[in-house]
Amino acid sequence: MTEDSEKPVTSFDVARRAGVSRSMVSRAFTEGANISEKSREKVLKAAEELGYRVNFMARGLQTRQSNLVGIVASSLDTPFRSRQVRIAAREIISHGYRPILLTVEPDDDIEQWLSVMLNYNVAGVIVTSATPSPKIIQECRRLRTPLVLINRGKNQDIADTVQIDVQQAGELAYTMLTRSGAGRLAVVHPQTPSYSVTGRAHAFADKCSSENVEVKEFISANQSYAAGYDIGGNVGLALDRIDGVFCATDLLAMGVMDRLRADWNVRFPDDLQVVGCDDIEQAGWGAYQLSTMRQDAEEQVLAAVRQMSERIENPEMEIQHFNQMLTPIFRKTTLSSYD
Amino acid sequence: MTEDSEKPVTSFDVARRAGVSRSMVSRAFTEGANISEKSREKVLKAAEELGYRVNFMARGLQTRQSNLVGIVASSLDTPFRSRQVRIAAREIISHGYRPILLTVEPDDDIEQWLSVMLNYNVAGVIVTSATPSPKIIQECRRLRTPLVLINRGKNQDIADTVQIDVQQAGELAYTMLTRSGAGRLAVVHPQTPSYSVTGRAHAFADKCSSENVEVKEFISANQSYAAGYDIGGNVGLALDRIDGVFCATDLLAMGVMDRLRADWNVRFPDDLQVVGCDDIEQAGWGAYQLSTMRQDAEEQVLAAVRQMSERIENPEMEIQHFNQMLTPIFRKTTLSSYD
DNA sequence: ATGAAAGCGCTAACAG
DNA sequence: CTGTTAGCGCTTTCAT
Repeated sequence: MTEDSEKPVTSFDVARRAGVSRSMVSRAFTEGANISEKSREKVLKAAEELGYRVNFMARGLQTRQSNLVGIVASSLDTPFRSRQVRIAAREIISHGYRPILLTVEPDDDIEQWLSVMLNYNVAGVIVTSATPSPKIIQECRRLRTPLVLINRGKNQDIADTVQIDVQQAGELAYTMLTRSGAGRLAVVHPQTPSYSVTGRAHAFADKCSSENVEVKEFISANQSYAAGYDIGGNVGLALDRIDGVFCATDLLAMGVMDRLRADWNVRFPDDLQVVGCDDIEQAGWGAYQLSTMRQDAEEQVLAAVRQMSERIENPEMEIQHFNQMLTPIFRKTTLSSYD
Repeated sequence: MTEDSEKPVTSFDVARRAGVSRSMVSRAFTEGANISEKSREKVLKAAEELGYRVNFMARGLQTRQSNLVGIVASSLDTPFRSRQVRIAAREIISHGYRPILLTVEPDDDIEQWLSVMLNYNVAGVIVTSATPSPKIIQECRRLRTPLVLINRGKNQDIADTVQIDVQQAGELAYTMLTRSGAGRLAVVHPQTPSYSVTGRAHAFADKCSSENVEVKEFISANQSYAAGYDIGGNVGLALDRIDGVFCATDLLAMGVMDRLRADWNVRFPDDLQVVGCDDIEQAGWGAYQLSTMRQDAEEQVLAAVRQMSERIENPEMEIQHFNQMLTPIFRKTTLSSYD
């Protein structure tokens, strides 16, 4: 703190000042190292005076590990995603790692970025956006870098994963709608195939088929509010033939609702019941009060970080898959809750 | 790619395989190094075959710099903040750095985290949440680590900053409201002092005073939707004495609106005009159509990253302050726009 | 254009 | 409990 030297201060400087060896300096800054309390204090004092701080690059080089953990996420400014990332960052830190963030834009080459992360000797990577190619997944395995995929499906049995149970999701949506009296159903979901989003929509449609209830399908451009607003126009045209709609994301649901209110003066749930999915914060806002299915971001991220830690401890561990259940949230866009 | 050895492959292995020295391997992976095209290709080929990748820790140790840039952000799951972070991450990457993310929770000790970042020899830090203490700011300067503060005010002339012009913001809100016919004004803002948020509210109140128009003040618990919903109860009680309200954040505004609609059946803008601030995505949603003032996250972040880069290039550069202007966005919660 | 040699700052055996 | 001795994997003069 006091010095204002040009050269950065190293453990050597501290050692000299404290009158000990460099090893002692290292030990003083290492949890549970073999060092007497007296020496440690002496070192810490000298370090403080010199304004010393451990160089993590050097430490990492020696120990062969940075304690960096990569987070790969796209659409970071989407409510659900940003919540995931916030929780993930906090959780990663509380496990003693530092999150290094890779935000992926639609046209980005994940391979390349993921590859860069590996250069940093990351302790692990958590991916919650596009699915990396098998090639890069292999590369992670080769380097023994734990990789966990969130909501990318568990079909590929080569990485640990955490995902919602799309089957259960689809059936739950069906149940929520039918038990509150809806019988002429519809579903809106994006075109782009995605394990969790289109997956639950399809599961819903399948459930309808297996129960012999017809279901109208509306395909949106993507899973955003704007896309919901757009497709809402089509839903409006079919208003006389449906009384309940499942939207694959809350954002989509809110877009649909606003469009329907604006152009058809629809009242919810009287004119139409709607169920969303995710339970983002906005779903609870007064203007929507959307009935939905909660995808617990906290549970999901905790599971992912836990899987990662476990694999760090034991790289040979068998591949794990965590299946997450959604829970129904009844608000004001469905007529009644069931017990 | 082919090997499956236990030991990580190093530049030494590649060198041997390519029949050159380790220096050549290094050069092959360095932009614009002095190496013949032929040698480079030979090395690259050997590297590919071995599955070699440069160890950034070792490189960083040698060159004394990681190309990591820290982002310190709180309330990451707030719409405006997550947008900032997404843009910042993209921008940092496009400048050739990697973003390392520190999410700060209300009770966290920023000092400590910031301090950890310094251990990584970060090339720079961008802070967009709580203001670091002068002590840590000093520490950054001592270590010659560029630090730029977003929306923390420029009072402290010891770090580069980017912030909105609170004065202009307050006056703009006043103008938007009065020019569309509101004359009995109110402002809602959080208690916690914050440069940008409470700053603009105060500037608004000051402007009112200087124009001799009375202004009712409502203090919310924080700047969230929920806090807006709460304080909306108080606004409702004063409905007969106000016709225009400025909410210090869009979130607050939307909370207030929903409460007012729910409990007092208020119609906007007929019964009350409202202006928010930030222009988050939700402000444009059909249920709100909030008139607001846009705080351009992109412009803000680009400026911050630019300042950082410039300071990396030239550490002795004079301290810079970028003052951002807000632009009015007229939607449906004000009666008219002015030309 | 290339190779040899000397570290970057730290930790981890190994002795004592 | 402490000091000595070797590197970790890379870049970088400095010769050639």
